[in-house]
Amino acid sequence: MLQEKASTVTDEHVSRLQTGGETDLLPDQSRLGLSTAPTVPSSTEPDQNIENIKVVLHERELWKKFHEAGTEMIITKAGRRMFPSYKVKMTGMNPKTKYILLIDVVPADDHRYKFCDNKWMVAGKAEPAMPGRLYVHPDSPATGAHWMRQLVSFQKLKLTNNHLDPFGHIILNSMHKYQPRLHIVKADENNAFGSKNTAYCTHVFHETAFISVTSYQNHKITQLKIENNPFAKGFRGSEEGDLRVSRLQGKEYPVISKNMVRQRLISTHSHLAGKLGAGVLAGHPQVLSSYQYDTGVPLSNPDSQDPISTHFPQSRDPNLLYHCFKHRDNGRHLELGCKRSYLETSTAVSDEHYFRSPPSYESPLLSHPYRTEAITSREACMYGGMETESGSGAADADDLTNSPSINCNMWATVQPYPRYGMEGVPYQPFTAHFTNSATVAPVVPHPASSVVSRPQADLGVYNSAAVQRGLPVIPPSTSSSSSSPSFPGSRDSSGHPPLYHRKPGSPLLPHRDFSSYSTQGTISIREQAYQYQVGLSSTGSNWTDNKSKFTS
DNA sequence: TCAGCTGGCACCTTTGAAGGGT
DNA sequence: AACCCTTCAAAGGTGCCAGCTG
Repeated sequence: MLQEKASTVTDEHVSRLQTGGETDLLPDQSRLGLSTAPTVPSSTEPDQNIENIKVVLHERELWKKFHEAGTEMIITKAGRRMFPSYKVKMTGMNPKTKYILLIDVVPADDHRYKFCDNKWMVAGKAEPAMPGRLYVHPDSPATGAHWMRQLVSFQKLKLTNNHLDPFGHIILNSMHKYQPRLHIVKADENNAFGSKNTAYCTHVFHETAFISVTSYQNHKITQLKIENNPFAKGFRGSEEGDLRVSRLQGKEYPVISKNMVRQRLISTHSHLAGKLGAGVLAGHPQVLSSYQYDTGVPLSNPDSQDPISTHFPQSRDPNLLYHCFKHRDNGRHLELGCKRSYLETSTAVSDEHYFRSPPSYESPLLSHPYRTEAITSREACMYGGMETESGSGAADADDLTNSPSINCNMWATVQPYPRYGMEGVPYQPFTAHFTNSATVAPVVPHPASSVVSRPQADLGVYNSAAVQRGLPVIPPSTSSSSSSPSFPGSRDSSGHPPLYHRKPGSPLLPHRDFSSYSTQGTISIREQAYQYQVGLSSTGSNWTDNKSKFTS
């Protein structure tokens, strides 16, 4: 069956599926106490497969322009929108099937960067990852017809560097490189996301990678933003812009900003050299071949010291990488990988809302429970994570059966560390993703994530019941040590900001453990503009504790 | 000393309410 | 009463800059 499905995708992807697959998966299955699941007959697929969904990045050419210059995204305490905004055109969906669209932003590597000599250079090791968050499109869940009707826009997604951000914006570290990812989750027949037969796939457009900054470093990026962003119209016109500055300062002559001077001087002396020496600029596909974030492959270029060219790793396919997974009852699921390229664009927009995903560095697929607490904002409500055993925190019956709510399992934020080091440490394939259909276990789009035997585990991290009602949920004592704050700024039970809490000695190993959490809960989306917080990082002991739950 | 961050600023677009006309 | 269109103000999104911080 896998092969049949794989036939619809590129050979390369098929190859990857096989490469990363079963042999690597088995150990985790064994460790987690998972038995090999029977193959799921393809005949059980009633409708279009989720892996057949095509996603086209809107304004791809614009994205490429930025990418080639080395995209930078401003992050502020209050949150800053991305520009270009993330918009996609969906096709190939089942018009009647409901889907959930989410975006997360994951570290592209474990480096910190600095802008030097008109190019980005590695400046050291990355700071601890921020608590992962997911931004769920507010229309979710919606039918395929709805998503395909018009352009799906995530323009209201905001980035922040505020570790305690209460608005649910995606938290990032400044001067770090990130990769946005789009996740498409299929709600099952009961609108229960992740409850049964849940499938999802992840799409990664390499040209959307960016480096987060608190102020623009590259003058080229500044100009691109000004030229293309309507809100920056006031700064348009290179010369006029300077004139405007002079007017603002009550001067009759143009005032050239320090930054401009610096940039122009640098450009004059270094730009050409930078391009030639770096093998052209960042957006060039030939630069990297290992950008496979979605599949767990390191995003970073082994030779990360290479300036700009290495800052935006390229996938072998310069267009798109994505993988698909099919979840089945009893932990059976199909796992499909695909890789396609798209070039189309379209127009239209909509709203969205946020999700909170697990800390990327420690619990990619953290199903780790969190206490919930609704926080209102203009367009989104963020819920703190909660921890409950599945089934606990019963939700309103009507909500569960009649509303478009979904039992959303938390999405794991890919953890780039520590597998992709500057040293080019071999990446451990996202094994679970590439197992064949006969033994698939739910897997999260996380490099190190492993299998989960339970249907919801793959995506799971939320307890839908509690979230649906927006009620705080007190995590069971057994895992309370990894309690999740009601909001980003809250602290765990030990009084430490979860964000930075890292399991000593095993920064990224938790990936596997993380998967074990995924079975603990689901999250439900009932209304638009809800933001969910998936838990903050858990303590190392929690990982152990939780893992043990599923290994027995 | 300096790179990075913050808050305030002016300018601009977007959004939605209010009002008037058909 | 129900639309449709225009106007207007408020809200919010920009990059820039001076000052602050570690």
